[in-house]
Amino acid sequence: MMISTKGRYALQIMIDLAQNGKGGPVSLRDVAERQKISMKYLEAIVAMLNKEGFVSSFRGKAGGYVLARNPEEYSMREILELTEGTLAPVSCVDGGCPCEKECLTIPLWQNLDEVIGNYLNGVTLKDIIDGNVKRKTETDEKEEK
Amino acid sequence: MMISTKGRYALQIMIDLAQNGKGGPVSLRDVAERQKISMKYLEAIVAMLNKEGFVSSFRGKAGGYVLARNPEEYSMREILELTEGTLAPVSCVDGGCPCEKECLTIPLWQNLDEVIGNYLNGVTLKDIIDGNVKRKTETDEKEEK
DNA sequence: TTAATTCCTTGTGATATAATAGGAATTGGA
DNA sequence: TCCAATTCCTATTATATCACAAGGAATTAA
Repeated sequence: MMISTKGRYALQIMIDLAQNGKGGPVSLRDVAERQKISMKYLEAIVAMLNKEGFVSSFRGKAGGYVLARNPEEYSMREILELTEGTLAPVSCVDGGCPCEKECLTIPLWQNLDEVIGNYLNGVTLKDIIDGNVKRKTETDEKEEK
Repeated sequence: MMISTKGRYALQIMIDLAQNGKGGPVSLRDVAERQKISMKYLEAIVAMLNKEGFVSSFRGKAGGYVLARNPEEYSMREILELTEGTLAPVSCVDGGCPCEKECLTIPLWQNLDEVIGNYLNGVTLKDIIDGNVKRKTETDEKEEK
């Protein structure tokens, strides 16, 4: 499972802010309630988004969070990469390649990394909230072994 | 990290068997030595490959393992899926979707799953051992943030 | 002043990863 | 017949990460 709840929840927060942030900051309490997620856990996650400048925070009463940019200016890749640390399928691709000599598998991992990155790069937060992410094919309805 | 050492080592074993299995069964001792991996750990991994019929085993002295099919008849997808359990990027895609009503993110995960599956489906063990996995682009040489 | 909020640090139980350990069963060859 | 090399089987362990939970300090609008 390459995307943990951290990444999924981060995305949920961003979606919630996009949908409910027109009239000022959105409190985590509201986000947690709407998304049915533990508020304490969301605190830790939104802290990352805040630190990276993806959202802006307002403290005190009537405080909360708003998106720092327009929804079309966030790609899925940067949101997920931030919370997951890396989206690399194997550590080799991420810097720590232990192989000494020629390694037959590294091109496989590099390509896979690229395929993943390219896809996620092409989807924006706006695409998500507009429901504009279309299935690529419909022919893959879970045939089990 | 979606691919653990289990998947990577499984692939290493398959590569080693393809390269060294012409003259009869290859012992795990030899594989472990060549690939610089703990033999005891490889035992656990090759057991999965064996149980699924990807390799055939021969017990006793001069025993070992051989590939059950030709290298071109294995896709990366099936090898990795076997050892990793699933390649689904999130559990939603793999069956356990907790969302009640409409979920804006599920098409994203389904597409990502498909992108990954499609790529890995298209690469065979033979492609790997022949060094026929070409980089898709060369323009991605690790620009760090 | 108060209540609602963000912010900060710390702890915790469960699970998975990446092995390691010991020995039983099998088999080819001396 | 016996031995050594092998697969096979069942545990155990150390480490890390996940997915939270707890408590309280700092900030701010009303």
